[in-house]
Amino acid sequence: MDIQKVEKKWQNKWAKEGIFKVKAEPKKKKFYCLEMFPYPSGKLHMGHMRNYSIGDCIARFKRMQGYNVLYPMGYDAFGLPAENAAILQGIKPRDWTFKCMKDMEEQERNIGFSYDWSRKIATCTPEYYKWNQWIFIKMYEKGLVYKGKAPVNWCPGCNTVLANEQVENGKCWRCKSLVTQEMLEQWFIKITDYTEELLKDLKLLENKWPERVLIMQKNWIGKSKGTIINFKIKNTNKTISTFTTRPDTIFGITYLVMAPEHPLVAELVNGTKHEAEVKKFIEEVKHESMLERESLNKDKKGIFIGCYIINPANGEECPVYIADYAVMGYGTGAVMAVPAHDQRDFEFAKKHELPMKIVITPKGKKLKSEDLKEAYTEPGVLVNSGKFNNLDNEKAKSLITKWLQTEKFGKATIQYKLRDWLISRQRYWGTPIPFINCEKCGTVPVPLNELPVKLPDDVKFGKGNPLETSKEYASVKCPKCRGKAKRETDTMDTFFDSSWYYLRYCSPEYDKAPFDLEKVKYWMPVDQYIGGIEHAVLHLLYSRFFTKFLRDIGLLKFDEPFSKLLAQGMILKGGIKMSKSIGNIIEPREITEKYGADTARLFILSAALPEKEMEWNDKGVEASYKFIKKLNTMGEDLGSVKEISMKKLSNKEKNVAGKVHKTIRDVTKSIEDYEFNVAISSITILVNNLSRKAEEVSREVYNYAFNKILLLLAPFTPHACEELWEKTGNKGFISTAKWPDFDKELIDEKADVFEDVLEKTCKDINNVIKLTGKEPEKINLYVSNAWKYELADVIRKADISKVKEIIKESMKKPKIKQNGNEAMKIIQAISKDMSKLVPVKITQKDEYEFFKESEEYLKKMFNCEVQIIKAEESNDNKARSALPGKPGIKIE
RNA sequence: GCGGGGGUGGCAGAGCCUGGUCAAAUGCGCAGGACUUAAGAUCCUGUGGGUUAGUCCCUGCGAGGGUUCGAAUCCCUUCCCCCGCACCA
Repeated sequence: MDIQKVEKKWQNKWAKEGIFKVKAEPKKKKFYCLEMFPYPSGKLHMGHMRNYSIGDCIARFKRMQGYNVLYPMGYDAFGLPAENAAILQGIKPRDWTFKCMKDMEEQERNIGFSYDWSRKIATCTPEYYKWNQWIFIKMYEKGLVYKGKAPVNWCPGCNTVLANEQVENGKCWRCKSLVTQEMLEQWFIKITDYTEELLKDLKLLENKWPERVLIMQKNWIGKSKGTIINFKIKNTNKTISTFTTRPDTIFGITYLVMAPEHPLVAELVNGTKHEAEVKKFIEEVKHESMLERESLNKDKKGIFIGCYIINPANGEECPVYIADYAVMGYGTGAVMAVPAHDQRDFEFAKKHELPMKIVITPKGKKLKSEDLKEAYTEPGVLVNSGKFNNLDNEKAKSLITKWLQTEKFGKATIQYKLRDWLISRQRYWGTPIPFINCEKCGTVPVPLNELPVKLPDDVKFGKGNPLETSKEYASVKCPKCRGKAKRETDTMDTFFDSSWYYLRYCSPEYDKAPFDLEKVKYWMPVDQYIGGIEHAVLHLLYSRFFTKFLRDIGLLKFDEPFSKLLAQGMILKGGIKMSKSIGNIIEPREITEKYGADTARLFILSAALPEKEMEWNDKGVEASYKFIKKLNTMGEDLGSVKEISMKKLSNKEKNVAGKVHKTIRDVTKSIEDYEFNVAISSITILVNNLSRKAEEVSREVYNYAFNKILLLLAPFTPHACEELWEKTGNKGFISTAKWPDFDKELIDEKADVFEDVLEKTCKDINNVIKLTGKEPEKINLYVSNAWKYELADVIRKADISKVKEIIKESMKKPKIKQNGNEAMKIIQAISKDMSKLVPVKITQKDEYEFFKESEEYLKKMFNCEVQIIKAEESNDNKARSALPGKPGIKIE
């Protein structure tokens, strides 16, 4: 069978018949399965491959289960690489992007993902980004958009500003250049208006999103409850405001630290003898904070700036320092320092020989500041704290805060780490920010009916923002005063585009609003979202924010966009992450061209649980390939399938049917739990079992079993299954066939156990024959032993305590020690759940009768006389080795 | 430092939630056999150690304890690895 041809054939058929096209049908239960849409680099990599194989498997499974499945694909098509291509290769970003999208689509189609291609979207089309602009203006109308001067992250590599979320370890997330801090006028979105809700609603996602993602978001939002304390500066009328989570240590303050960038610093040193020194220090720190941010445990540097604050709690005067360990970006940029009870302050104080004052001690113990080797941060009781002495420190926190509040020295407050989203970029290939800068009217939004503001073509790439080089673009009339004005030349962060694309898929052609409310009502929220962990904060936080905003302007009726999230693991090769720079990349194309798409998917899904890391293994790929080949071979000379009557089946056939249904049960459960590797393993067992028994069952039963296997495999290897489905005389596509049900009645686990026993027994006999070299004339099989009878009698009378006693006694005899397990199963069966244990409970009677039934088979097999003997009725010492499920063997 | 996830055979990877059907699915590797002139493909068998004709039995799931009739699984202690965040006051 030519795999390439077969795959192409079915891909074409699927496309021609449009079987994956869906529409909203309110009467049908829906399932929205979505993968994070890719940036169209032009090349599909293994990470995409894994992502989409998982998604496609789920989509296909749900579809077969009868869900109306929305499973779309599109492209996150704005972004820097297109612009870089323009600079390096002289290709227009639009042309480059469309070429890449075409390539990507072709590759995706070649793998046979079951997307509804009619819903394809690309964020770089005016039809899409028009609605970016529309939403942006709606946000502006709601007061969520503002333009302001602020210290921002500047990436010299990308020549643009970055959002906080896009700075990793002081470096640009994309190009890894060191990010600098600049004061610039930029556009911001007030995501902070939603801080509390973004935090609170993480609860709704518990157990549905990976815990680590929830934690990352929680940390990113970074809520901490504390107290603002204002300190009067001696000999001035100025105050320094600090934030602390430990107001209980207020009596322990011995100095105060400010961030070097703190605006008050310059004011305070202005014209003093400290000015020069302080300025020098600030320069040093600024330089260092960029280059050495990552180095851990570095020394805490700082200098005294010449003034003192007054501690409102006890009137003490404390010196004010600036130090690199205080950061401007958190709290107020100034910290009250309590070296005895904060490790950082402790280290700084040691280095600069500042005093320490203990104000909290463990219960019933005394601490001396000279003895401290590190800050004491455990709970305790207040000392040296005036009227708050002897209070438990937790209680003291609120009491001291209350006291500060009544005395007007401070107040309780909540701090967050999350800051507003810096949205503007000084780049070309993005959504134009739909604003006009008018000298008279300020920033004015473009009227909604004039959208979209289209990207101009007459731009030059090179230095700076290309949009500024367009002649036609910049000059416009102010929509308000009709006077001369300039168009805003910044574009939007591409994360804006991806924050709502999942809504657009519901009605991709809709042109009256970003999405059709009715359609969204049916399809949303996304039931299963799948993507990489790298978006744990960025994209997933922004999307949550968008959903909440769109809800607040009345467009949505739910709070969270993604009901379930699966963060797929990385792909490793040789124990390290597959990456271009290391050169350990395997391209999906290499695999699909050599083995076919089915092999690639089957391998990827069988190699590891979706959320875990997965080691690439060429041999494993080959094994998947062989499995598909085997399946093809098995299916080669099959006739069409007929319904079979279970009543007429032989025991062997019944057993096969039972195994089929057991596998259906197990595979269904495994796929539902997204344990694809386990599901595949179950199918493999059944396939091997069936191929071994090919000669023992009728064609009908064989075909019946084989067809169920095809159905079970269809989500994993759809092309091969379609082909075999057709060959075995089925009508229609297996992709849209009904997922098989299992019949509980047919699953006979006891029969399975017996079969195993027989198989093992045969093996044992064979071993004995081989090792003794004896031609057997007669084989005696001693079945089970008497001990169980004894137990069973006791149990029948349900005297559990006596049973326990017997078991304890039995344990002492090494011979039958292992039977304790059997015994306890029986006890459990009485006391707990009988049905749960029945399948493994072989009574002696059953086992004897089973072997009696198999006597003929054994005779034939070993071509000699076979005698089945009840072990306890025999005097032969070989009988002693007989155990439940393991007959004793004697060969004569 | 804080937070999260791990440590199972020669390797990858199930089993742990819900203790007993577990020496442990499946795949790879390795060894032996069948087929073949041979190789490959395919099929069969074996594959922790000791012992054994085979079963039984002993030992064994990072280490050490505990609970239990019974622990890879539950609890405690400890070591190691990975991943996030990080001078967050």
